[in-house]
Amino acid sequence: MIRAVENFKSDFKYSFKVEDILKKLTLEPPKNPINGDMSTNLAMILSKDLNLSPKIIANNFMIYISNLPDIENVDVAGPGFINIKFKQHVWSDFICNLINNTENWDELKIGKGKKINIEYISANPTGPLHAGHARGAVFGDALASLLTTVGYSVIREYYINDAGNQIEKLVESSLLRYNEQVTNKSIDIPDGLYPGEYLKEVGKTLFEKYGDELQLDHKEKVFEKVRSVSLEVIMGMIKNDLLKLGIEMDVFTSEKEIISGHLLVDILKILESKNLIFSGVLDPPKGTDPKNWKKREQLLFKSSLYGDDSDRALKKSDGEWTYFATDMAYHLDKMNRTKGDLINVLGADHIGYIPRISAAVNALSNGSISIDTKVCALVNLLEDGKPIKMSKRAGNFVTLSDIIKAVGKDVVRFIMLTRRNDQPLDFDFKKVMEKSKENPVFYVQYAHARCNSIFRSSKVKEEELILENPKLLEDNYEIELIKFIALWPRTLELAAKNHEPHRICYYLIELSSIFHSLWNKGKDNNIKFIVEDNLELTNARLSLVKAVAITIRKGLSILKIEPIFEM
RNA sequence: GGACGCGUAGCUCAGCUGGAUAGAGCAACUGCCUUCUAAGCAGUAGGUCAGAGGUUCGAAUCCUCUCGCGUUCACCA
Repeated sequence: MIRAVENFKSDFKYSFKVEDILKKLTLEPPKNPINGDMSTNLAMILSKDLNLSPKIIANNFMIYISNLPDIENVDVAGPGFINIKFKQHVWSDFICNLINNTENWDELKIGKGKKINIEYISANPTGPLHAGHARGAVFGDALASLLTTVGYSVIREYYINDAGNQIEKLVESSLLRYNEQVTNKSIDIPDGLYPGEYLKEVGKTLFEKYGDELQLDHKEKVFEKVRSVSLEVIMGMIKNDLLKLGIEMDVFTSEKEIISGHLLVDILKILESKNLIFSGVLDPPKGTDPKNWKKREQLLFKSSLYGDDSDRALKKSDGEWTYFATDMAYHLDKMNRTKGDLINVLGADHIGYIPRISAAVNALSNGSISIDTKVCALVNLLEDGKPIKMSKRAGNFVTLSDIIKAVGKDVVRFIMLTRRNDQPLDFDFKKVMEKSKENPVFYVQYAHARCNSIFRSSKVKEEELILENPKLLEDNYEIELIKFIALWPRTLELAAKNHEPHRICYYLIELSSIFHSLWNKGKDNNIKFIVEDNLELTNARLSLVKAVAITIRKGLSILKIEPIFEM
């Protein structure tokens, strides 16, 4: 294509800059297949430079493409699109290539082995994972898997907020549960502490480990012991739940260790050297009542220089570090370890936090590290259209473990990705288990099971199939399916570049739809996959079925979902 | 009040970073099972892409403003 443009330029002695044009040039399959297999906007973008109408340019340029091999014809349409139609064999050869390279026909090397760190879940270690964590967990994990597939070296990271006020409350709550074990009397958990039943497990473990030797009246002495047992037990629950979802993190980083290390001193030095730190008083945010505003002199970071609305406090008035300060230190730590870009997956309730952390990463890395923060919107849990009531105060919220038990890991993973991450999502326990077209997991799995069913009937083993005569794939419906399969690498690429794993789901649903449609052509148009008296044709069509099955499995494997072979 | 996100068919949502006549699925009508799984498929109907400007060959997509909805806004984590 580039060569064609250059020849075109020199033959007509045009004076445009090829590099400039290439920036705006597109060469892609048009939305509507009626307009050919590939389409380019060349004539339209040249029209201004050459002061000629796009149609004239397009007509002059056509010949430079139509002489290329594998081109059936070229025409000019609409405002000046140059539409290219490939010869039929391009598509059947494509299937041939796919069948011969089932493992790496779609291999993309976008990542080039570069490191990238994805922090996700990072749920507080004060209780088991619940429904709200599920989406971020699945999203982050699918994104990690997707980026691994396209050649990045991905680090899956979980940040444990094991410091601060909430841990004190956790220790207190655990001690009460421990007391229950010692005295064998049940205790009411006061407001403000963690009432959940799961802490009984912690109490039990403490009792098994220490007997009754923990002296409750010397809280400071037992604090560390209770803390470490509580965290161990709860993080054990969390890791176990994640495992049920098919998730294994590479790195767990402790907030407490960040605080006790030298990183906070490091960031102070860095910020000082850049003159980004000062002692001052924040203005009240606009719209708040100034009467309620307490002026406080604090150590501040000039995050407003990096696009944040306000500067941010690094130290509390009592001299302790703020959460933001330790988080900044944590991000420095991540950058040091990763030596690559960062992705954070957060819940929608932390949206306001994004600008300051981006500012921090920007300032600390001199803009050399990019951070992309993906926000996961709410999940509405429904039962047949009606919201499920949850009361976090009473401690009886729907846990992740409950959900997996009810519908299975694969359904959870798929459904969580059937909506863009920043859009709210309905998760209806009844609908996601339905065996019908309305349920996208089922729909895709059914398509795959059908592929397998065809192979069962044909008595040919899928893995042993070799395509003998690709030219027999010539029906329009077949070509349509092949073209869609050919879009798979592009889908992967876009999903990876935009950090949008949901695109994989949508692709699989559409692929399934096209396949189901072709299947039914067996009735109307007599395009059956298995043709009794024609082994060669059967072989060609089975190859197409194999290509569908391979692509569905590839997509599912990125989402870490098991394909179903028989339903 | 500020920041961010959203507003696309009656409903739930896609829309390939600016392309051609804006797409699916539900719901509504009409068809298709002696057939490789009808757990499915085909067809009809349904739209001022919230509104108004701007950028250019070309806008649902980019910019500005207005309206509506949501989230969020100090030393919590």
